[in-house]
Formats: sequence, C-alpha cells, structure tokens
Amino acid sequence: MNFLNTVEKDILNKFKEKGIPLDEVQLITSSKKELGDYQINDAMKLAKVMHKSPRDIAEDLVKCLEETGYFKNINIAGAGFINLSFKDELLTEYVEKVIKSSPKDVEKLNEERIIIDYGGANIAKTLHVGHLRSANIGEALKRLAKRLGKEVISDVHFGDIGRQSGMVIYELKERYPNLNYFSGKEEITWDELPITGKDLEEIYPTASIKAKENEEIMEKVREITAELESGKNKGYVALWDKIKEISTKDIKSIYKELNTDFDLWEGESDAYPYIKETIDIMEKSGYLVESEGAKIVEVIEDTDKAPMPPLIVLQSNGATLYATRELATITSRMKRFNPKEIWYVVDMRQSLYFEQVFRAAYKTGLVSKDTVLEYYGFGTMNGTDGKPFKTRDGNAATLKSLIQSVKEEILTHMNKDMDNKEEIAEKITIAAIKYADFLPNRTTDYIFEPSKFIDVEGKTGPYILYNTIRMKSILKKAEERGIDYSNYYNKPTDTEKEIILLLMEKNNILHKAYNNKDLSSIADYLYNLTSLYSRFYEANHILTESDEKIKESWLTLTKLVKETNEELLDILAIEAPEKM
RNA sequence: GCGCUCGUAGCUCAGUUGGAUAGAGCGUUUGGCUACGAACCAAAAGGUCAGGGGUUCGAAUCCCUUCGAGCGCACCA
Repeated sequence: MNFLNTVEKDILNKFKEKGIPLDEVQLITSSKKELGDYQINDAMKLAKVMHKSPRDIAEDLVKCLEETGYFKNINIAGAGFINLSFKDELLTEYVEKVIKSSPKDVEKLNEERIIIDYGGANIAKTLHVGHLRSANIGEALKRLAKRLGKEVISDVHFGDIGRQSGMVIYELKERYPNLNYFSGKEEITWDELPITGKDLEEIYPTASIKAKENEEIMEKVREITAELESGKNKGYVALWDKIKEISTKDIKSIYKELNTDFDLWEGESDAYPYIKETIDIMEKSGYLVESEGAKIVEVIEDTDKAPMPPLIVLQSNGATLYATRELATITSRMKRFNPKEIWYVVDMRQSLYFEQVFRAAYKTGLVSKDTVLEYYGFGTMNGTDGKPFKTRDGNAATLKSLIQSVKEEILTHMNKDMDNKEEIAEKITIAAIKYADFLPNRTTDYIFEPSKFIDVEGKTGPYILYNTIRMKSILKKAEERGIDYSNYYNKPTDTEKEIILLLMEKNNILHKAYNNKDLSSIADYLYNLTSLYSRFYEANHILTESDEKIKESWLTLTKLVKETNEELLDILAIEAPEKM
C-alpha cells in the first residue's frame, strides 16, 4: 500500500476509535508551509454535525493525531485548521525504502480490461495538429492505466470508409479519368497511383469544398460512396485499398514519431462484418424504428431538460453512417474482447453524438448496463482568433509541418558538432510538443501558437529533459569515481524535505490523473519536482561534498528524483535522450 | 432558440473538488558562470478571479442573473 494512504488510514482508524464521525481523512499539502507540511480541515466541517466549536473538535483530533506517532509540531490555527509535519526520521526511512522497492510506492487498481479508442486518424487526410491531442492523451492514458494495473487494449479506429472516401475517389476520377480503376471492369492488375501521401493533404479538402458548393457533385460522391461500401464497384474498392495503403504508411510513421502505438490498427470498415448482427440485435430490442425512411433509435429520456435528437442508424437509402459503424465496432469489441470499459478519446465537439450512441447501445442491449462506455472529450486547438486553427491557406496545419518547424528551432539550440544530433533533436522536439500539449487541462480549448511549442526555457519539455539529463550525468560521474550510493542517512534539510514530501505525492497525482483522465496534473508535477531539484542542485555541489555520508545521501535522492522523472515521462510517452 | 464548455496577471495557462495572504511559465526589471551541463538559479514589479446578487464560519470554486467567447443541435464524420 502507498505510504500516504497508509498514514491516512491509520488516522481514520484512530478517529473512529474516538467516535469521530468521519468517513475519510485527507492530508492536504499545506498552503502555509511555515506552519506545517500538511493541514487537516475537518474540524470546521464537523462543527455542525457534532454541535461543538471547531476549536474544541480540533483539540480532540490533535490528540488522535499525536497518538498515531507519525507527526511533530501539531498545532491549531485560525478557525480550526490543524497543521502538522512528519517526523524527520520518517522522511529518511521513506527514501531508504522507496529507492529499494519496485514499483515505487504506487497503489494499484483492479485488473479489469479497458479498450481505449483514440487517434481517430482519417485515411483521406494526413494527420493535422487536431490529431495531436487525441494521440497524446490517449497514449498517456493507456500507459497510466497500465501502470495502475489495468489491462488495456488500444485501437486507432481509423476513419477508413464513409463519405470522405467517396470524395477522394471522385476527385481522382476527375484528375485521372484514364486510370483503369474507373473502367467499370474487374481488372487483373490495377494501375500504379500517380499520387503520394503528400498529395492526400490537398486532394480531400479540394473535393470537400467542391461537393459542398455543388449539390450535383455531392450526389455523385454519395453514389460513389454507396458503390464502394457495397463492394459493387471493384475498381473503387481496389482504388480505395491502394489509397489506404499509402495513407496508412504515412500515418503510422507520424504516430511512431509521437511514441504512439496501438494494439489494434483497425478502422471503421473492420466493423462491416458485424453490422448485420448489430442491426439484428437492435431490431429485436424493438427500439430500432423507421422514421422518414431511415432507421432510428429514440434516445431521449424523461430526465432530459434539453432536446435530444434521435440517433440515425441507417440512412433512408440503406447506407451506413458513422454511427452504424460505431455501434458495429462496439459489437465487435464486446464479442472479441469483452472489455469492462471502453473509453473514447475524441474532440469535445462530438459529445452529443457519443451520448446518443451510448444511449442507443445500452437501450438496444448491445452492451449490458455494467459495461462502461465513457467519452473523454478534449478541447480544440484554436488559432489566436479563438476559432479552430487554420493555416494561411485555410487548411489545418499538418502534424508533420509542426514537428518539422519545432525541430528546426530545437536544432538552433544545439552544439554543431554533436553525435546523433538529428536523433536527439527529434526526441527534444517530441518532448517539447507533447509537454506543451499536456500542460493545459484536457477539456481546455487552447490557443495554438507555434511559439508555445518552440519554447525551451521555463515550464517546457526541454527543461524537464535538460534537468533529468543533468541528474543522469551526476550519477554517471559518481559511478565512474566508484562511489556507492544506495542509502540515505540525512536528517533532511529544508529543500531535501520538500523534495521528499513531493515524491510522496506522486501516487496521489497518478490517481488524480487517472480519475480525471487528465494528464495536466502529471505534467505540472513533473515541473514542480524538477524545478525543486534544480534549486537543490544549484545550492549544493554534490560531487565535491566532503562528508561522504551526505554525498551518498544526495546521490540517492538524485537517483530517486531521476527515476521518478523517467517513470512519469514514460507515462506521458516522452523519451529522454542521454545528452542534449 | 435550446444545450455544452468557458471568462483568473500584459500573454499562455494552473488553482488539490468549499479553506488561511489566488499561483506558474513567458515577457519586463535586477543579480549570479574559475566546482557536478547557465536549455540553469536567485529576486522584484504585475490581480475588482467578466459585472451584479445569493448560500455560510469561509466562495475563483456552489446557486441565480446580466454581459461576452467558442462549440454542438436527423440521414456528414
């Protein structure tokens, strides 16, 4: 069990022994450090229930706290705030114990299986900056959940079929009508495509604009989409497979750069074999009904205060939609993996849609009530005008160009004649981008400014890496000089104490991040720990310290901070190079 | 129109779920490289928490209201 949790449990037991009506005790890090390391604010809350003055209650609580034996300097202040600090020897013991243990002081959850759906790359387009958050948050949530003991399956859930396919095919047909994909016949061999991944960045937006402006074109796109989906037109099917191949290769390489990996590289089209079965189940439930030719599920509930439109499951022409494939994907996942939970890490703008899908899935019995379908939306990346970010030509900036421009900036900070310069620059680049993306809360719409990503000073990825590397460097030098450092003897100084207290908080931070599905607290914690250590580093010259026991203790503490940093960076899918 | 998410320092964002004197980074000003990596450290200035009302021992946080922003609302994804 985690150290702080153990202490809190002991306190609670002591309280219960003395008949104090509390269900939970939380050691809150003090807002007034001069009064103590922690505060307990329950006396004020208890005043009403116990019909006593907060100060009197606080005095009762203090007696209990003294009996636990953990604390020193327990005092009451103000309206009934209790301030307290751990005994020094406890902090020393904590370092001794944690440095030798693995895993390092983390409270585990149950091992239930979770499927996380993130990424959401669209085959018709290259990845743009809007895909960054899904990849970053999803990947980190996956790693966090695993760290806390969950079994996790990740799925990229490609947008690999649908109207965008029709649009791309339409546009290619316009540009290259002589390709044999458009012959209407079933060929033995298909032409090589005259396009690359780069062309896809432009083809879809072009077609999309045309179709929106011209209803005739849109109608053609619908036809193409229907023929592709039904498999009736072999040329379209072959062409789309070819495009998928080109695009997937491109997308995978970018995910790889972002240290983002999936257990399942499946797409919406992989749900096709499950569509019939899904519709059957829904029809049997009696909730799939006809309306204006389409098949819909009414998902409104009595408790709804706002209008809730029905979910359209099949179009009036019989074609499937996004929702159809979503529901079929649920069927597929339940049948193949039977997860306890499915998480969707998708843009906030889809919240209503997912609410509809989930309700329909529960209502028609595609999933049982005790299966958790959860939507974790994230904020939009806006431009400085407050609207979703667009480049000067009106398109979304590609992820590739973002990575490239940040990398160029990073290179200007590096020594010219460095080994593996490119490789190291890439790691720093990814750290800079990811860290900047994690810093705001998951649901915050944040302003996308290239300057935010190219900063290397202050609260940034490069800062965390730089300091982690300094720690590594010291430890390496110590080893080269044959210094052993596995113990911690010190009665901690103020800064050391602060570092140890912060290390104790790690478990809380991980669980908070997990509960909120929000990595910003981890990013924030990483900075706090790193900058605290940096202050310590500047104030103490570790390697030339003459007292051998102090030197060893400092090295041990350095190692513990370094390992904590690496552990958390790994959860955020950020890699630290050996040098920079 | 209805709903969702918001409005915190010049800028970009936090704020431990209702706690004590609201924080960080950048920017600005000032100081520190002859010791382990200065992509670092130390310090200062900077706030009517959009406005107003309410709930209570206590509100940036909860409720009401006004103003403002972004997003979403049946055959797109």
